Amino acid sequence: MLELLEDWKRTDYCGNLGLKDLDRNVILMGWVQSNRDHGGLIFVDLRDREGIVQVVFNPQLNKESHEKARKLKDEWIIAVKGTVKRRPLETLNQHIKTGEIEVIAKEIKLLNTSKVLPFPIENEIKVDELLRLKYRFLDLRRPLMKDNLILRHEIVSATRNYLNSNGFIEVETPYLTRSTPEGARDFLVPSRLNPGEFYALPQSPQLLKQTLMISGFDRYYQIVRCFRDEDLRADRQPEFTQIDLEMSFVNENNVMEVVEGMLKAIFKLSKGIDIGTPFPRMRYDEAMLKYGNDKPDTRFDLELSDITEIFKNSGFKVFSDPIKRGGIVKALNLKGKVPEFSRKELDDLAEFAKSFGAKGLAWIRVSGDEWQSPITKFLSEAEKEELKRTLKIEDGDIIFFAADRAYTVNLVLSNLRLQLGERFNMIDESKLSFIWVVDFPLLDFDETEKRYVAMHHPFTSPKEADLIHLDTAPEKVKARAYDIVLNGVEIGGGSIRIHRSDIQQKLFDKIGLEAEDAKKKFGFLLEALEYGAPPHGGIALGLDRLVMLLSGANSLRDVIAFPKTQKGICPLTEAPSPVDTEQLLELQIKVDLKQE
RNA sequence: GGGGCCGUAGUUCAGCCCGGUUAGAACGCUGGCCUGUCAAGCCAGAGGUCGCGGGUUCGAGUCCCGUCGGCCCCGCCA
Repeated sequence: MLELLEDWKRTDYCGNLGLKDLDRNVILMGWVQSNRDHGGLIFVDLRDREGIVQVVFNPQLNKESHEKARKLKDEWIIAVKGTVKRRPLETLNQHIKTGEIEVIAKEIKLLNTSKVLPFPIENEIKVDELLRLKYRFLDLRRPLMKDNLILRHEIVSATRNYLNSNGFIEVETPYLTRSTPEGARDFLVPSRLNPGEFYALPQSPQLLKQTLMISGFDRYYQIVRCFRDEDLRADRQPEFTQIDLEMSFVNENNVMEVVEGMLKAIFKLSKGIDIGTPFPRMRYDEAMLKYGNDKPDTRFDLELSDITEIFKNSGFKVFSDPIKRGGIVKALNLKGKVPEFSRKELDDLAEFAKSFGAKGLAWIRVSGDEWQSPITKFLSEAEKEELKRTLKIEDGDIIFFAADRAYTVNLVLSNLRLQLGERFNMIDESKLSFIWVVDFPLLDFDETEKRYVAMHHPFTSPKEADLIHLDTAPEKVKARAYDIVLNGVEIGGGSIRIHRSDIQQKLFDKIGLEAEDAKKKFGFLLEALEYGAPPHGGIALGLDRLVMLLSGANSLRDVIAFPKTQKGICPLTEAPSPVDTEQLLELQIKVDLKQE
């Protein structure tokens, strides 16, 4: 019963028809979204990429077509010849954009059938994600998913247009490259021609784009896949896409200006939104102090306060002991929420805090002059006065405290801040809060490895003025690095690079990378730096995260066509998979699985 | 490596605490009726390895242990 297209040629997309097409004879092709058989009239909603249109089959007009239409099921593929007509006034449908018209069918061809679907093709579905990914070809038929991918295309297109017209040259760099130390775990690819040796998939084209600057390309960009073999999160996939760019003869401001212009163009072209530039800047220290992380969500206040000074010599050991061990005490004042807060909720928040490593969550409820709290009795009058002044405590406030090592305090309170902001609807969802975070420390002391590691990456230029501290107080040296944050999500980061081999050597020294080792790992870059390397810098933006924010999706999986689950598998293709022994033999690889 | 939530018709869920006739609902599906529906309607019907394995018990969807998988998080992600 299936038919051939023969000489039928589509004239229009279903979703693009409107009053402008009245009385036109059209040929449409698409999927049956729904089939409403009234015994006499049959209404078929036909769907294609652009949308849905109602097709009407009338037995009095064409008995044979009507007979065929009766048999149609969801997601069958048909071609329809018909005429666009205005709908009777009382049957307009304002839920679809073609709702003012309908297509009166004359002929129909059944091009293909479909099995019954595992889930409906609708935006609002509650289906197990595994099932969606296994049937991704159906999941992507849902308008929401399709729109996300189209938005992604528009963002990429706007990015290319902007960079192309600003003198950037797109250059491809290899996916089969070499493993480098530092950073994330590499994905390895065995080399058949060099048994026992491996390529690594790039974590980013960092070294090669710097090399291109030394080659004199001056302005480079690439929309490029990057690979990192680390555990997955809602906002982390093992392969993801960067908008990667690099510029010669620039300082931080020049790079930021280009990125601001690019984001302006992206938001304008993809969503019609005018975003204000330049974006505000915040020093890393300030972000850590007030927000507890380096990606502050500045859509709402609820800032943290450091109250370590007040409890330095306190008798309250829960606060003073961590300080003696080098930790800190910080607090967050939730203004006027006492009436909305149950004891149960406080307990839940304590559990929430513990999940981030807190030992507990101290709180004070202020009602009138009374401070209801398990800790009040341990506080001296002077301490209470100081708290009142520092935290601007008033009737109805709830104060939360964390005392621990700085890392834990900031982790707990920054997450608590976000949790409370959400719980009390303090976040204006319509807001787009861009912010540059600047003045990052160059180095970070790694407690487990007992050495300094580059906070950004080891090619980041230190601030010239801070170089004198490099030997005496390395943690004081600031980097010429910058992160861009949108609504509390880090969407990109970059830096001005080191372009002098003597300084690069010094940095490698500092992070405990032996000269010989460095030469082996990055030799080509070190050598290139000795052949006239221009001052240069750049940035990489996370395309997937940007699309996620622009689309309102909650997971990267909703803006990537074929993503992976938390265990890193693709349920559609069933990758990864075992391979034939022959393949392994060719690669001279022996798999040694631990039996247990 | 660790913590939390979840797994029952095709789908989304209820049942699990407190073990006991034939495991329910909605949507979807099948058949029939129906000429203005668009979440079409009405009538009838089919559909279950209760994730998997083991244990306790006269008896397990329900209790216990293990395991697999999904989601969220910590660690990790320069």
